[in-house]
Amino acid sequence: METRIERLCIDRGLKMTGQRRVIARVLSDAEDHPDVEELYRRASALDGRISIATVYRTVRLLEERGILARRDFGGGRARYEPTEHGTHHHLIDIESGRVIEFADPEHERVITEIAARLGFNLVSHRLELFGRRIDVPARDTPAVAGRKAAGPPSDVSSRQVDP
Amino acid sequence: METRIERLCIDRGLKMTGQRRVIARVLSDAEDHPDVEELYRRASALDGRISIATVYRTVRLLEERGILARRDFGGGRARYEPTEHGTHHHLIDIESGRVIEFADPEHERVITEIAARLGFNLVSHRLELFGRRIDVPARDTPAVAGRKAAGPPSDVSSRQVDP
DNA sequence: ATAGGTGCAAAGCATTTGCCGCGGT
DNA sequence: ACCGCGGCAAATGCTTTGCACCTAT
Repeated sequence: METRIERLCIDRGLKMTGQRRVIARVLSDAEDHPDVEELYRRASALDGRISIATVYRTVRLLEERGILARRDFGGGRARYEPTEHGTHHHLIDIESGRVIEFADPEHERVITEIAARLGFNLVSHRLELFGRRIDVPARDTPAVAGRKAAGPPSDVSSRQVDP
Repeated sequence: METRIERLCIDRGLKMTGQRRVIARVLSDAEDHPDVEELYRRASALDGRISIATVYRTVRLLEERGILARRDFGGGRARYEPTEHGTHHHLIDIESGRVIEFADPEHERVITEIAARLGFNLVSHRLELFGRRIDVPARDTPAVAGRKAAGPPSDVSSRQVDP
């Protein structure tokens, strides 16, 4: 079946080779922010005749075509994510390394204003928060996926990721 | 004369060698965010018998000691600045590569709230704005940031910098 | 057919490190 | 004197590339 990323590649007239199809699938399925090494691992599991050089060339190409966004969360390797889900930023749990995505309109407004005051049109920006989970008293239920931070309902939308 | 950075080094009990004194001076004088190569260039101009390995070792040491902060504005090389002037962020002029510093209390408030809503205590954060000067009609366009490191990311106080 | 993609290994870069003589304290 | 420091070059770790072959279009 044709993946979302593959569709985008075809739309942009990219030659669809076997390797690219596999990488497109891996990217379409990814719920996290894998680095090249990890993409290579996942792609290899599906096909085996893909070289890491191709993964590098492909993510680079897709980034240039606006299909992928490169991120740098520290640690020396670039990480990638599809550019579909609207503007959002990342909060990194400094204890587990987990990455949580969020978007916040007020923040967008504030930085746009800051740029304007300084005499600039905001072209892009980068925001990363590093935090520590507020201690939730341990309970008999292990912290599995899907815990929702308690707190007032807000306009902060978030998506959980990264194992 | 004893520079500000040298003072900090002495206070923390670091052995003050000739090379470190020179590097401390260069850092104390810097109004911008030089990378290691640039620090090496400036230091060499003052002394000549400093190796780039020493510059690397020194900035690393000073960063561990909290005297310097490492920044990544894209372009693949780390840049450094003394950690004295309070919390601030950077706006990078995507056409000239110039870096403008600013601080904004409202922004601080917003991100603190975001973290809280997600159930985290904010430990640190990173914010970089990439913008284009308003008004100034585009002429030649010397692009700056190369590969590596994903491009983006009142009482706005700002400080100018970087040639 | 042919422009472009792929693998492999080598090259590139920024940064780190081993070894060993040298210099602060 | 002692231990850390600095120089040099080799080593790293991630990423890019040259070359020769292969394949979508």
